[in-house]
Amino acid sequence: MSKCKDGLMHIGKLAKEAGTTTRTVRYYEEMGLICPECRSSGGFRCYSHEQLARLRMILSLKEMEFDLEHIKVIIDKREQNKTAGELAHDILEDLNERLKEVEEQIEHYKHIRKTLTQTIASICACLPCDLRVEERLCPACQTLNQPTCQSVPFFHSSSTVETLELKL
Amino acid sequence: MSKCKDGLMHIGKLAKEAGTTTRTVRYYEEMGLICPECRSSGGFRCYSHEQLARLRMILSLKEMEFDLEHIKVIIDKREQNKTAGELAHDILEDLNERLKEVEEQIEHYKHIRKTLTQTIASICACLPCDLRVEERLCPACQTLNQPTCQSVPFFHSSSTVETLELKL
DNA sequence: GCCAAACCTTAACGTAACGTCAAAGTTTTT
DNA sequence: AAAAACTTTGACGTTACGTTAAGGTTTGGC
Repeated sequence: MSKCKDGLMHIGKLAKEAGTTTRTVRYYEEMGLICPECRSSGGFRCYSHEQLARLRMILSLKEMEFDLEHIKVIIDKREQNKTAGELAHDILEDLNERLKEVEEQIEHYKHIRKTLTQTIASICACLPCDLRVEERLCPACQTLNQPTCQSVPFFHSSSTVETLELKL
Repeated sequence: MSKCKDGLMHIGKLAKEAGTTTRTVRYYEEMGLICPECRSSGGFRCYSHEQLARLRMILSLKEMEFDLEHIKVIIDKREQNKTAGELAHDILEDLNERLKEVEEQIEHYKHIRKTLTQTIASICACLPCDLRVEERLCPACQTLNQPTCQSVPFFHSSSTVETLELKL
């Protein structure tokens, strides 16, 4: 099949092996994250298996949603010749920091979920209402005993439930 | 203070009241989400309290991380004169859909957290290693009984633990 | 050895939701 | 009236690629 010399491969094969696209590989090159071992006489990029491993590493870190700038910093640490222990120590910092951020994301989305759930419940009370928006006074509000509600509500600001600032 | 006529306000006040920036308000105007009641003789945008309520609604939906295109669709539904019940029905669809997506986000980040946690645990095994990267054979690997490991590992691909594709 | 298919090259615009100047005009305050 | 504070439009920058476009290079078959 591929007759790229010395077991090297062109960009398409590299990308496919790593499960990504050629555009991505070229972009990473622009960003200084990876570069080909050499070029063919016609100008094609040729990559070794080491480049493939590096690309996989980058993609792994991307799955953890590190941004490319940060990924560059992390993989550059390998080049600084330290002991494995020192390197591990350094990288653990990055990973722990990221872990913390991920946990914040989880909390963030749980918060959104809560607000959404409560808003949904609140709006369900409007389902049986036949009034039009112009009519302004909604029986559901009266049912819910929300005298402050000036329009058909999705939202009861005086409610103890935190919901969205939504009005019909 | 502000002497914008008729209780109208300029863009700075509007933005501050809603807890956002003037740039954002102008951008939303470009996107067709909001527009001023009128302009001053000098060309300043003037907003009423209704515009403020609308802006707050937009920002509320943005906190739920709807994109602006979707927000436009949602608030445009208010303009179609339906009954409150019909409107509630329509909007409940959007909210339920979003809720589902948010739940997927939570699962997504929990997955990332798991991978990170396992990777961190795995790398901790490298902390006591004094070998340099060039030396290629790490005692931690032997300790961990991972003969396939060719370099100081962050990652044991033959491990039962799913960790990152990371090598020192 | 030749030709078409498949692959590669660089270049450049598009995306989402604003942030951040810049240069100049308007309103408000002193 | 002058200065301070605010507003205007315009335009570039951000992230990580996707998606053409126009044109070379390799490869595989005959």
